[in-house]
Amino acid sequence: MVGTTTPNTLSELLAEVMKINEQTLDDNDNQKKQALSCHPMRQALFEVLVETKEKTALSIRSGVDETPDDPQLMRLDNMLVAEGVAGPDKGGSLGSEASGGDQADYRQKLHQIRVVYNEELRKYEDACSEFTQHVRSLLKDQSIVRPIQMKEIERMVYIIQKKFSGIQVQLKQSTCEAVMILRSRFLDARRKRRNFSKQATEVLNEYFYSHLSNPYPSEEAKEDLARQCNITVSQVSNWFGNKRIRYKKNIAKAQEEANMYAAKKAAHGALGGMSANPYGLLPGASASLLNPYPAMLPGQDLSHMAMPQFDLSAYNPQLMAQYQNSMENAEQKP
DNA sequence: AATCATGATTTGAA
DNA sequence: TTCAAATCATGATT
Repeated sequence: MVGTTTPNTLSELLAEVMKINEQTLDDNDNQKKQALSCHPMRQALFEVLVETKEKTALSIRSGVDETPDDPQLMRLDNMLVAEGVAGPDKGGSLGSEASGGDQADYRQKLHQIRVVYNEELRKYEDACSEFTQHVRSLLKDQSIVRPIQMKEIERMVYIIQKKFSGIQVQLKQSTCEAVMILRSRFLDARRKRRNFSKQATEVLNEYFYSHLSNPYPSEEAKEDLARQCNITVSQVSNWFGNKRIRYKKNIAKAQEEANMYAAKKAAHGALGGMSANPYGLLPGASASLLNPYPAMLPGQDLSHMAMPQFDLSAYNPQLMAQYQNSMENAEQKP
């Protein structure tokens, strides 16, 4: 306390500075600021602060800012885009088909997630830029009485944005989670298999058995069937794939079905104009006409017919024998 | 709960 | 890519 007037004034000045530091921008006592910047001791104080700052080595090491390029964040982003949450608005792109009728439900829920996600993302971005702006002007303001380099401001901004992006990661993470749950619940058709409607299988079987000699529907035919059955084209393809192989595996049993559908068709044809041939009802003839696999008849080699895959030449001789047998006995057991 | 039926997926060949 | 074949996983039946 020995006769120095300066400390007094200086401490007063410091107090003022501290006060400003504590205050936020929204006080508009520009007068005080003005007074501060004009204060005779300001320059001295400023220099002292600079010196102190240098001594404490608070200044930033420049350029060492590694950008980790967060692989996890990239993973999340990729997944969100792949799942149709983040990317361009999915219009008619049928994602993974092969699912029952609740596909629309899934899409609707996915879209809901999408909307919420984008909403939140925007919110975060807005908040981030607002806050950044705020800090920027605050620091700029304080640089009147405190040594603050541009670099430091930028660094501060960088830190803030980092923090905000952390929040974004969280958002993305929870969105991913939601999508995964939704997906496992709705889209994993394998886990939630639904049998086709009776009417749908009826249509498919009708086609199959009336094209037994070549049960490979063209793309157009598949589309048509899909429309009729209210299922996807892939499902039609699956169905025919399964049907062909399973028919082959148990011809004896399938024969009943074949006859049934043949009879049905014949009946239908009779109603329409009697032009359809009633071959399906004649036990003797049915072997050659109904049987899709001409090669199954003994002593015949149909390989020259170039009828692609659906030719049973080398398939399961026992079954063939059984089938032959069943033609005569009309009764056999696997 | 076994077992069968059936739609979907995987694998490998052409 | 499409297909056959094997396999998986769930629904329906018994």
